[in-house]
Formats: sequence, C-alpha cells, structure tokens
Amino acid sequence: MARMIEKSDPLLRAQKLVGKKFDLLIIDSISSRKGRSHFNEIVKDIPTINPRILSIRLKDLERNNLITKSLVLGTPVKTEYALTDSAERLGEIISELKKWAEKHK
Amino acid sequence: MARMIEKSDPLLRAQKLVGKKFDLLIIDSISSRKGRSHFNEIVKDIPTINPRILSIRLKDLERNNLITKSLVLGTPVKTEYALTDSAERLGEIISELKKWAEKHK
DNA sequence: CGGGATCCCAGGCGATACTG
DNA sequence: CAGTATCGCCTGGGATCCCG
Repeated sequence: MARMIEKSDPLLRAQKLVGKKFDLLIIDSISSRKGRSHFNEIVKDIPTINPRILSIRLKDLERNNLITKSLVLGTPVKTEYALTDSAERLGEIISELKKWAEKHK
Repeated sequence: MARMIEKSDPLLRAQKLVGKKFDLLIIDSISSRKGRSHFNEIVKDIPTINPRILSIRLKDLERNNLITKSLVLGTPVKTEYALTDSAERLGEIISELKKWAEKHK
C-alpha cells in the first residue's frame, strides 16, 4: 500500500521548482516579452528585485529546465533568457493565477 | 499613464494570499476532501506540518477569505474548515499546477 | 550590460511541551 | 480534538559596492 504521505508530492515539487519569491514573476516577465528577455528587461518588469537575487534565481531556474540562457554576440554582448516549453505551459497557469488573484474577494 | 511598476501586481497579490509554504497544500487537502476538513485531517494529509504552523496558516487563510471556519456541535466539539468559492476556483488551478509539476522535465 | 562579493537582517519555520 | 506557548535557527532576501 502506497504511502499517503505522498499525497501532496507534486505540489512540493512545484514549490521546489518555482516556489521562491520572484520565480513566477520572472517567468511571467519573460513570457510577456514573447518568451525571450535580457537581464535588465526583467529588472524593469520587477523593480523591487535586486541584481544579486535575479542572478541567483535565473541560475536556479536554468538548472531546473525552466529557462535557457544564450549569448547574443555584438557590442556589447547581451545575454538572452528564454522559457523552455515546459515553462511556457507553466506561464499559462500563471496567467490563470493572475486572473484569479484579481477577482478574489 | 499607468505605472509599469504594477505589471506584476496580481502575482504579488496571489503571493500574499497563498504564498506561504503550506498554503497550497492546505487548500489542496481540504479540496480533496470535498471542500470540508477537520484540523487533524489536514495534519494527516501534510505530515510535515506542525500544529502551530497549521493554526497560523488557517487563521490567515480565513482572514483572506479563502476558508471559513465553523463549529460542529457534539462530543467532542469539532471544527470544520471549508473552502470559499474563490478558493475552490483556486483549487482547480492548483490541480493544473500539480499536473504540470508531474510532467516537468 | 550583466552580473559577482560581502555583510546583514527578519521572519517564517521546526521541535517540543502543554491545555481547554 | 484542536489548538497555544516558548525558543531557537537558518535561509532567503535586502543593501551596497565593485568588476570584466
């Protein structure tokens, strides 16, 4: 008999993947720019984030296959963050969550 | 011209409403019991939660109109927590989030 | 432009014990 | 059964400055 303990497992997993303070905001920001953003564009969308945190979160999201990072050569070199397919699907859920939050109460 | 600053407002709002560690787990637990649960039933569903935290979270969720609390007279008296309509709608989003988390990667 | 290095801080959470 | 009382911790995040 399987353990009931695992009833909430998928949610715990979601939490580990995108549960930190700015994670959904970051994904939503990239999503709103059609799936590709530069570092400072995200900062513009989330004025309260600080570069250190953004940097940490981006790396973590990358490790977890939510975003990909690529370099755009030129002067200066730019970085470009893009959502993975999975993260784009999450983006739709985030969009529903936003609608929900706006209506709530 | 509206402030761009507010681009991520609904998400920040959602975060304040249900952004703490166990919030989604609690709502999902009640939801899985057809919208009504007792204190210790929630504890059974979320073995890692401790009574103090659950108590705090339930009060906060109640204040924010996500759950309602009522007493069921009898011996002993029981408390019953139910989801509000709004929280039930959130429950559907949580359900999608769970599916997403299971498929991811 | 896109970060890294340091230092610091609060608050959210864990553990344990107790109660109406 | 359904919580409350204490206490301590630790991690995530804020502030500031700096660099290739």
